Amino acid sequence: MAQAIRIKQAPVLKASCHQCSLSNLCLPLAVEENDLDRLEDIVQQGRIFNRGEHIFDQSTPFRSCFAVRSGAVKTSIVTEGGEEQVTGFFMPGELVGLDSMSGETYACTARALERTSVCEFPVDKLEELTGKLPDLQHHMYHLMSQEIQNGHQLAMLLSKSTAEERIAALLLSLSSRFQRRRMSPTQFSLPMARNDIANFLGLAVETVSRVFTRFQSQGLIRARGREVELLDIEALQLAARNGTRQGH
Amino acid sequence: MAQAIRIKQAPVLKASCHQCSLSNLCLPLAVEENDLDRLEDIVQQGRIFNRGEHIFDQSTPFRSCFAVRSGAVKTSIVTEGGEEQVTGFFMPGELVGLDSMSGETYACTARALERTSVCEFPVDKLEELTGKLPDLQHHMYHLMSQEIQNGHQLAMLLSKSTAEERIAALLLSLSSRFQRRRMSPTQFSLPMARNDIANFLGLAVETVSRVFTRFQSQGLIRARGREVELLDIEALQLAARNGTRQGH
DNA sequence: GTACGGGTTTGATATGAATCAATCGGGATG
DNA sequence: CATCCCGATTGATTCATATCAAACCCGTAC
Repeated sequence: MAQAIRIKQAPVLKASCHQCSLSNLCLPLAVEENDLDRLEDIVQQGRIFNRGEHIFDQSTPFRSCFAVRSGAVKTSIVTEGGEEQVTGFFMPGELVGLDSMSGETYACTARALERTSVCEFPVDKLEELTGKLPDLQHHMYHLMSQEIQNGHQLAMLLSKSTAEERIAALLLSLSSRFQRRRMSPTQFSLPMARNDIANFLGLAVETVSRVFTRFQSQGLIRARGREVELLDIEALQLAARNGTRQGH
Repeated sequence: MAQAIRIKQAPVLKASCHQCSLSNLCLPLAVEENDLDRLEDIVQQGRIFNRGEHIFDQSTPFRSCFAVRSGAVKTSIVTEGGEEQVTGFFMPGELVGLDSMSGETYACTARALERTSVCEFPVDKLEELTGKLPDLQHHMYHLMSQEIQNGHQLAMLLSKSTAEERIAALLLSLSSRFQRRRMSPTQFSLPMARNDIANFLGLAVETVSRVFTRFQSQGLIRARGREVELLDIEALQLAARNGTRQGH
């Protein structure tokens, strides 16, 4: 089924980085108009995944990075012990799989959180191309470095902050990512379940729920299920910084 | 003073990736014997930093990555709030500064934890060179990807684990990194203070101290100050996995 | 319509680690 | 040798959040 769709759509969407509305966020951002064709030559566009479907699986052979076109993706790792840790959420324009470029197999599993379309970049071809296009290479370094910083940011959040701070920070992060796409930064629907948020932020689901209602009663947000409205961004930013625990 | 040493030693150590004992861990790892000269052309070797000295500072112009030759380095970020978060420890053969390749300025501050010697790789030249040497480019991707994974690993540790697990995991990580350098994996001296460990792992200093003594009384380690001996690696590995909190 | 089930919320309790406070140890300094 | 100082340790108390348990909501199926 998904197979059928993919086959039908692939040729249609083939060469369209030129028209893609995300070209100013995604890999094309770094590429000259002239060289864009070369990027289009290696990319497979328009693969669709339904909610819950795996885009790739941890420990299977690493072949490609994926750019999110629409929808949302979550990545997670399972330990030897069988516990799962959500390592990230990826929104349109963002590149998934950079953490796997150091091994023969994917370092994590990527799942579609909702109906999601992605563009696939086979790494061998991508590496070849970045060797020829210095700007693209630079952009890859940029993206990977950014990802490292995201990790540090997350570590910081996890090691220093209270539940309220963590959730405030997540909401603000999502907000700014929606804004980059010219969507409302104050009103959006969360692509992930409370469970995913809890796991990602190192909290219990119950705690996430409680903080949401607390924020709501304080007038910071309005939330019904996954639908969220940020009512007082200032206060949220304050909440995201107000480290009560720790901090010598 | 350090300045004087640097100037004197630079010419002496100039072209010696060939002889460097860390060449199988560091950037030269990816480079053909023939091309090693080109790497040596761009590297500035032999810069020495005393304990506590800054190798680079957060928010200053980003120019170079640094490979640790001897000693140890800690990187940390300071938030707007002024709190510090230790983001990593770097041992000989490891590359510092990869998280800064996405901006014009260093994303963190790097300090020498003890008397430390580093090799400096100016990024502009490094990028130029990786454009010409596909293997080196691949290795850079590899290293950065590794760094992303380290981040995920840390996030996992911070979000899921108890104090004992975190410390066991850190000890084991250090152990294996010493082993890579053909040093004893069971007996070494910690390059960092308890304070740094606590900050890095998101714990209070007192907790770190308590866990050390608890491990000692359980016969897992022997520790006096920074001198540590791992007595029961098996048990430590178990302790690093035994997530008691969380984990559905 | 009613029944089911997953995700979410709310409540009561237990606990690991932070915090506060004091002591200890050991290297540097006079 | 005595003093100082800073990092490390130990103890007592507090607190945020995990955990356990139950109710709730809403879409889907029957």
